[in-house]
Amino acid sequence: MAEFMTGLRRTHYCGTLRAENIGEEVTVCGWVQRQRDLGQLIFIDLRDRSGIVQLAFDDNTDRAIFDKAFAARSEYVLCAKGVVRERSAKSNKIPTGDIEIEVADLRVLSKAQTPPFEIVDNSKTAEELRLKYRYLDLRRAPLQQNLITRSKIAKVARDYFDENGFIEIETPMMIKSTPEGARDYLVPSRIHNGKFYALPQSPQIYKQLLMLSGFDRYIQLARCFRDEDLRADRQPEFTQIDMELSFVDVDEIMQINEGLMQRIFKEVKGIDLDVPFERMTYADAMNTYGSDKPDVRFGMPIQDLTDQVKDIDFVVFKSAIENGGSVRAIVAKNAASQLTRKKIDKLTEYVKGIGAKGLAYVRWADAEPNCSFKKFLGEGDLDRILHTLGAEQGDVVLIVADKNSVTLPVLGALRLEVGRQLDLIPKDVFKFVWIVDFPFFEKDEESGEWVAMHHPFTMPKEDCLQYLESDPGKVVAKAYDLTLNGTELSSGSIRITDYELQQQMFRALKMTDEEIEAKFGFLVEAYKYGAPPHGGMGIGLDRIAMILCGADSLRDVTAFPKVQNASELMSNCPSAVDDESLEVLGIKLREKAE
RNA sequence: GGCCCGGUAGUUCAGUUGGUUAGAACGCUAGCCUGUCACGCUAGAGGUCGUCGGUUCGAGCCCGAUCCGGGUCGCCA
Repeated sequence: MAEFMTGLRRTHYCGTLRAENIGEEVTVCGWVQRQRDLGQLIFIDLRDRSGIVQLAFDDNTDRAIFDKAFAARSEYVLCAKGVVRERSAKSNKIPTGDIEIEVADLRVLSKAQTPPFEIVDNSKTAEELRLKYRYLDLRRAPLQQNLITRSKIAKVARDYFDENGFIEIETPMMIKSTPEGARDYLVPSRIHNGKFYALPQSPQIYKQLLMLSGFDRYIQLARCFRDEDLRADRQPEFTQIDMELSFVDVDEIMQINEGLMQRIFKEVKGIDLDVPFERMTYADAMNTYGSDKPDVRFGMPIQDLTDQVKDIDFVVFKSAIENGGSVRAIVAKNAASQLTRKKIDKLTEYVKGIGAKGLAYVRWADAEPNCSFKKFLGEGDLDRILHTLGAEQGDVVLIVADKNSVTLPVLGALRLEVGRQLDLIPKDVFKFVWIVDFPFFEKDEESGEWVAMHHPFTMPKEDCLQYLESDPGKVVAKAYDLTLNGTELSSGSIRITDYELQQQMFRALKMTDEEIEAKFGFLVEAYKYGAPPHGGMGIGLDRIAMILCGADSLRDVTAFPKVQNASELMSNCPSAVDDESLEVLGIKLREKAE
């Protein structure tokens, strides 16, 4: 039978006790980290979320108390009352190492089975098992610190926006399904058999409507849902620091967000960020880093070699150029000793895995560069190429030739891979970059149709409105992404507030009037009644937390994350429901194929 | 859906060319121990080698399928 707290009240968290507390009578509660039984002397390390304190039991201890300490095992939950005293042998391994508690009263609040893995900070246990027992994994200090950091970020954001006149408003979790991009999670309706709500991919439409209502500065820490495949930095449900502002243009929104980032980094990590953040056009980001979320913590820019190699009789280069593509390269400085032939072969496999046909290289280790396409080169060709690239002896040049939609992203990914292998990416450096001037439309590779790169309410830049229907490729969006160290943190835009322009936009996207009415009728109508110019963005709270915690995965900053197949290993959701539940909802499942 | 990686005591791992009874460390259980703090010492328990099938005299090891987990591409307006 477990004992209770009756008559006791916690006075301190375990990890907060110091030499100053010597002589005080304290009451602490927590879990047994470790029990050390020396015969007539027992020590227990008691752990709560603040840290660990040592409880001491010896021949002065009441016999019944001593026996409880003797029987205590890992993860038992205890409450101990006693006097803080100096340790005769101090430990500098923990902050409470100068003191211990001479226990006068001990309650075993709960016994515990031996846990399936040890609750230690540097757990090496497979994540799969830890996720199955997530509540045990969350006892570990690193994860607790991550969630505490996340909580701080949210608190700072709320403070900041409150001080800047924002109003926090909750938008619905059950909304109309408008499957424009990502797949919606659907929620069946019992009252309306055969009809469904959707969980929001973002509060986009509602926050725009709030602007029409006059809440000119809105924020929400909004849960968002997307039924897409997971990545280390992508969970199906996630939290955005979502905002929308009226009577503003792009610069003011950026400024507000730079201020937010400064505040978060200062208060959570003590880091001073310089503002304004670097701004880079989408075109520059793609051409130089092969990505719309460039990691600019290190160099190794992509360089265009097309002009330099267009006359070389090498079919790989020739066919790429003839098909409208390009030949581009990155230069790994002083990497010849590390990037051996074998490593380069591995990199070749790597780029083939992400869509390239191959990888040409020049490895300039010795006086004479080793070039994989040497036999196709004429007199002086290689010198010219190397000179153009600024390559020197000791460098390795990696070249991809293909259409631009391959060369750029492949070299972008290769740049990151080589950067990792050569350890070029500094830790504890935070490089924010705004990506601006996004193209409004992109050509769908399969259909050849122009599709919106952002949601259809995004405002085009004023000076390219004329091309909307005649030359969509020329239209630039008033959209901006905030990236940090190669991660997309947030995405935002100025919205269309003009009824006619919105209609034009829908037409450019080949939407029929019926479609528009069915999906966005209420929204379109709303804009007839007086809309202030407005825009906003949504910042991935999880991703900021991940970066500030130095975590590699969102799972490390999410209390109960989903795994790659979008299931949760602890509760085993999603799960089948019984026939009666389906019946009530009017849902019939397709027969399972045997 | 494609590609790559992984799965052996509770945990982390080793396991030779396919060959006797599958090992180690930690953890766990019991005993001893008055200053430990990764306590120490002694003894002990603990295994469907992810699962199914195949090859073989013989499979943890080879082959096929499948399940689970991770990374990534597609996807993510």
